[in-house]
Amino acid sequence: MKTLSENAFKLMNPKNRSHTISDVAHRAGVSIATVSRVLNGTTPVVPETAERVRVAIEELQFVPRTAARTLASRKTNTIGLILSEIGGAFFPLLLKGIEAETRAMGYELLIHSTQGAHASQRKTLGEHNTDGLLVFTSSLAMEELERLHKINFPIVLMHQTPPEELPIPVVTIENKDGAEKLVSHLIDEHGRRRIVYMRGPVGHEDSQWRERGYREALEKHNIPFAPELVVEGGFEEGLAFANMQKMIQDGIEFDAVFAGDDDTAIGVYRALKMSNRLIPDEVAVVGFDDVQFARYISPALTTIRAPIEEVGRESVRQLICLLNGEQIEGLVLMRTELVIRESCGCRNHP
Amino acid sequence: MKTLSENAFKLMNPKNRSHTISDVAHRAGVSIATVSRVLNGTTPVVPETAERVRVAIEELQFVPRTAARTLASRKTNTIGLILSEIGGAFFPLLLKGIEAETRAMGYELLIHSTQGAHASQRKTLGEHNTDGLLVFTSSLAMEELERLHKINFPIVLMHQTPPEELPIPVVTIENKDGAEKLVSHLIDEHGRRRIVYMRGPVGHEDSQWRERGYREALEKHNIPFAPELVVEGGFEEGLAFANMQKMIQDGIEFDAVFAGDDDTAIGVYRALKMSNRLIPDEVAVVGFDDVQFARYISPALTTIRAPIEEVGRESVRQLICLLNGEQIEGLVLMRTELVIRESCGCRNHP
DNA sequence: CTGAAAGCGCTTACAG
DNA sequence: CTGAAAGCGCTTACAG
Repeated sequence: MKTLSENAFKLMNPKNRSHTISDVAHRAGVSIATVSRVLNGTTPVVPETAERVRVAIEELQFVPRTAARTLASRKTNTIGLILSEIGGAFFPLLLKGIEAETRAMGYELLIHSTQGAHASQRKTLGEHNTDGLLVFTSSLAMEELERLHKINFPIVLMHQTPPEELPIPVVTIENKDGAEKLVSHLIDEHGRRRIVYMRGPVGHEDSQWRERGYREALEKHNIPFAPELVVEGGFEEGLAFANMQKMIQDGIEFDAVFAGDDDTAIGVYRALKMSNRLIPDEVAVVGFDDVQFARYISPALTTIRAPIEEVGRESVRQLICLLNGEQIEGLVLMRTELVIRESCGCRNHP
Repeated sequence: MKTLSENAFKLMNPKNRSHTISDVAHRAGVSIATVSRVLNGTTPVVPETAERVRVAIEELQFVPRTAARTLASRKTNTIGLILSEIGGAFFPLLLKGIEAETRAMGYELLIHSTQGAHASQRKTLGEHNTDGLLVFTSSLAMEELERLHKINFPIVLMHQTPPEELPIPVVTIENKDGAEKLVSHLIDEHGRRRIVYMRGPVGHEDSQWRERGYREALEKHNIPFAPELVVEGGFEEGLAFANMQKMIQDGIEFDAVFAGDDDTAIGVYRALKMSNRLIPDEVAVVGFDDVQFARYISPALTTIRAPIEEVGRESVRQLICLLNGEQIEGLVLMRTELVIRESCGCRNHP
C-alpha cells in the first residue's frame, strides 16, 4: 500500500517538466500506443485497461502536446484567419461567428491581421501551421493565393470574389439585393427620386454590388441614372462628410442619400446637420450593415442588416467541408434584411 | 547544364507533399543542420554556403513546419488569449493592440472565447500549445489558474486582480482616478450635487473601482454619500434603461448620472428622454470607456477615454518579459483621460 | 485488443 | 564553420 507521500512523490515531476505520454503509460502499465488509443478513441481498448489509463491521465494532469500530435498525424487541427483590419464596427461580429464555429468543430483558431507593415515578413499563415485558411482581405498577395491554390490548400474567401483562374469558394452577403430593397423603399414609400449613392473605395467589391442594386432600383422605377449623384464616401466618416459637404456647396440637388455603409451615414448626418437640412424631411438617409450605433444615432438609421456573424460561421463550415474532402458550392450568398427606423421618413419607430 | 524541364521536375514534389528541410539540404549540398542554422541564424555559416541554402529554400518555396520546430525546440512561439465575450464595443480595440504587439514580437496568437458552453470540454489553451497566456475573463476556472501558476506557467491578467495567494501580474486602467475626475468635473464645473452612479454587475472589478472614485470625489467636495443614488446598470443598455426609469418613477431626485460605462449611458439617455428630462440642462450624463458611438449620440457623450488598445499591447509586452524570464512589475495601471463633449453641460463641442 | 518500432520534421549538443 | 546523431512527444501501420 502506498503512503500518501510516496504517492505525492510519484506525481511530482523530477525534471520539472510536464508529463508525457510515456509517463502515463508507465503509470497505467501499458504501452504508449494504448494510451494514444484511449486518448483518441481510434481503436477499441478493453474497458478496465482504458479506465486505468484514464485514471493515470487524471492523476498526472496529462495533456498531450499539440506539436507532437500535429507532427505525427500531419494534421494541425487549426484554422487560420487572415484579415486586413481589426477595427471597424462589424469585425467583432464576424470574429464571434468564426470563433464559435471553429470551437464547435473542434479546431483551433490562429489569427493574423495584415494591417501594419509586416506584410513582407516571413510567411505567417499557411500549410506549415494550419489545415486551411479563411481570408477576409484583398491584401493577401495574389501570388500567395495562387501558390496555395496550386498545392490544393483549402481556402475560403469572405466578401471577395477570386480571379477567374482561381476557383476558390466564397461566402458573402446579398449586397445587390439589399441595396435594391433599400433604394426601392425610398422611392416607393417616400417618393424620393434624386438619390445620392455614396460609394466605398474604388474596387471594393461590396460597394460595387451595392451600386448595382442602386442602379437596378432606379431602372425598375424608370428613374434615369444621374452620374453626378454617385460620389465617393470611402466607407468612412471623414471622407463622407467632406464629399457630402462639397455636393451641397456645389448646389447639386438631392432628396435622399444611400450611404455605402453605416460609417458613411455618420458623415452624411454631420454634413446635412451642419447645413441645416432636416433628416428625413428634406433629405432621407439610409445606410448598410446595421452596426451597433445605427439604432442610437438621431434620427435612428434605416439600414440593411447583414448577417455578419452567420457569414463567419458559414465560412468555417465551408472550410471544414473542404478539409474533409467534401465537395462544396463555389458561392454562398447570405440574405440581407431591411431594417426600417426613422431616417428614411418612416415614423413607426418601436 | 540542366534543362528547364529537368529543373522543373526537380522542383516537383514526387509524393505531392510539401518540401522538408532535407529536400533543401540535398539541393544545397549541405546537412540539415546547416539549413537549420541559416534558417535561424543561430550559428555563423560561411556566406557562400548560406547563399546556396537560401537559393534552395527560395526555389523549393520551403517553409519549416511549425509543429516540428515546436517539438524540437520546446517553444511554441505562441501566445494564447482567453476572453469571455467577443461582442462589446471595446473588444476590437483590445484585440487590435494584442494582435499588433504579438506580431511585432514575432509570436503567433491563438484565441479562445469562453462564452458558449464548451467550458467543461477538454483543455483549450495551456502549456500544451502556448508559451504563455493572456487572460481577460473571470470565467477561467480558478483551479486552472492555480494549476498553471503552480507549474510556473507565464500568465498576465487583464482588468482583473488575482486572489492574494496567486501573485499573477495584472494590466488594467486607472478606473478610480478616471471616475474621480469625471464626477469632480460634474461638481466643479456644473454644480451638480445629486449624482447617480449606475454601477456594473456585482463583483465586476472595473465597476468597483469606479465606485470608489465616485465616492472620493463626493468626499472631497463634502457631499454626503447617498445610498439611494447607487443603482445597478449592469454595464448594459437594457438594465440601465429599466432601473433609470424606476428611479424616476420612485421620485428620487438627481441632477446628474455617472453611467458605469458608455453602454449604460445609452440606456440612461433613453429613459431620460422618455420622461422628457433635458440632457444636460436638467440631468447631466457621463459615461466611461469612450467607445465608438460616444461621439455620435445626441448630445455627444462626455466620458473617460480608456487606452484599451494600449492595454492590449502592454499586456503582451509584460507576458513576453515573463517568457524571457525577466522580472516584471505586478501591476500596470494605464492612465485614463477625461473627454469632454456635450452631455455634461459643456457646450464647447469641436 | 495490444505492443514494438518506425516515422513525423525539425533543433541542438557533441565532435571534429 | 559543419555534420552525424540523438531526441522532442506523439500517431499509426504492422504483427501477433
